[in-house]
Amino acid sequence: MSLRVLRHNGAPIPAPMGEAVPCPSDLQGCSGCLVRHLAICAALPLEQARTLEALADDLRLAAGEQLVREGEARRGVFTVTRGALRRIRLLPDGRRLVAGFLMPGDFIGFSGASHYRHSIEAITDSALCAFSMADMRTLCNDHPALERELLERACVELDATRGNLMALARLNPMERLAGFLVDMAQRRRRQGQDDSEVVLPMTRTDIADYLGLTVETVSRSFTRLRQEGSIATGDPHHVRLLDRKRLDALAEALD
Amino acid sequence: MSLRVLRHNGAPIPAPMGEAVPCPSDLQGCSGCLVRHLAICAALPLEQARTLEALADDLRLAAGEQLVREGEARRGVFTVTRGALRRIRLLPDGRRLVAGFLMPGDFIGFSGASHYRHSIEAITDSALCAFSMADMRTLCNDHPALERELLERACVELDATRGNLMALARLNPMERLAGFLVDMAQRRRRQGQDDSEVVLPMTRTDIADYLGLTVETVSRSFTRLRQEGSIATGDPHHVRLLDRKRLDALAEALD
DNA sequence: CGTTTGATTGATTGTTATCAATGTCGGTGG
DNA sequence: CCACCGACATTGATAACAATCAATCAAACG
Repeated sequence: MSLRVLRHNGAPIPAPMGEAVPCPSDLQGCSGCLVRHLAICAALPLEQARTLEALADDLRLAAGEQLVREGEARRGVFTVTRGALRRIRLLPDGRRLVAGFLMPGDFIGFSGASHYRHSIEAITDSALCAFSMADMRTLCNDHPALERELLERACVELDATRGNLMALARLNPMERLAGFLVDMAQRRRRQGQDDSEVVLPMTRTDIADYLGLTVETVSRSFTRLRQEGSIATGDPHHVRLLDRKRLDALAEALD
Repeated sequence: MSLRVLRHNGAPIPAPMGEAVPCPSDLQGCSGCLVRHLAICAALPLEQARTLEALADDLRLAAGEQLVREGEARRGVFTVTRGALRRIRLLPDGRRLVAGFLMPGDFIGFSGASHYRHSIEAITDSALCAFSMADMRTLCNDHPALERELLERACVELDATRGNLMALARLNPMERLAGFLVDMAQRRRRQGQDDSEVVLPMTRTDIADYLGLTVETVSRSFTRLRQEGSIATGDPHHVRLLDRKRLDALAEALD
């Protein structure tokens, strides 16, 4: 592993000492480190929150570097703070699955397995907040609110993953791509950004392996959406959503 | 809803008073009601466990009846104690997804949504242990061990669902079917049953909608597995796994 | 019995994968 | 500076696999 691990130099935590601050209803919108988020949600005294913060390592990955490799023993959990990553699995014959994309605010570490079941690679330069399994266990023991928060997040992720099942099992390429674009737009909205344009840090191949298609089919689907006026693309990584109604209709099956 | 709801008449709980009993390592193998399981895991005093038990409703569904309908407000969580159910979603044009099969020991209720995202139907006559959302919240507040248990289970379910993604995105029909059969065999082994034969309570159509295929393709895949000697089928609902190596090799991608 | 439901098999079609070529952008070194 | 190269994206031609359409069969059921 070529990870450059740096200590987290904690900026002030925005929770007044010991006071309860309502948990932001939309977890995906939380782009900070999980610990900081927890400090707010669990209404910990500032001093305790700082202790937590001290446990977190600040991790940086250059584009292309791997955070974890499929098959390795699990050694930590992470929260993405900057950049974008992909969760992938490879078959011996070269077939490839992208099981998901990881963006700021996303938590990495929901698994019941003792070894990682996917590799996780940085698509762009990325930053993450990291905890060892041991620290995480300690934190959970000390702060039941953390466990509740994690359960909630795991459930949301399960909902999303089940939605992907529908796409892969029964939707045609146009519907899958529209669903993907709408989903990316929703992520932006949750971050408080303009959701009429979407930035796609990943390649067409990544999208294909995420949607269970080939690059060619993905490219043709982009072209068809462009031709019918649903989207406009400058460079391939910037997509403007022109006909949101149409896209939503195509993606309807995924909610 | 045509649910016949009966009060649970609690049989004696097999945990000695106040003594810690080790949590069975394999959660899927727990075929009892979640509360009973929890009483053991959390090492509650018998008296407290009885209080929990009193909260649980015993639910019975005839084959074909629906437990919950997609779009309804969530009103409870459940543990399957007998029978088999399917988690389904329908599109307006008739396309159908079976997002999973639910068997004894399975927990129903991991979702971050306020409304059910799938309908759940009994395949065969089934029995479940039911809790209202309110009771569940109370239980979680009173017993942090329950929340931990649920998080663990949710993570296991997430692992499994991500495995299904690989099947739907990149595996051919034979591989998908082999993976399904191996999975069903594993479930039997966890229940302590003979795993060389598998019972499939669901129809070929259910399997097709689970594997993202058509009935015909599923049927042909069964035939091919039979012809190559990997399996033998008496009636369509009983499959003998003859060449486990071959099946495992086909299903390899899913672990 | 006639009817319905589910499973299997065969014939044909069609959508998407595969194969192949071209284009574009960025970086690199002559 | 510019020619070259590699990675990525797009488009076209063809092929293959699974879907569709259709028929038969068996078992369950009123």
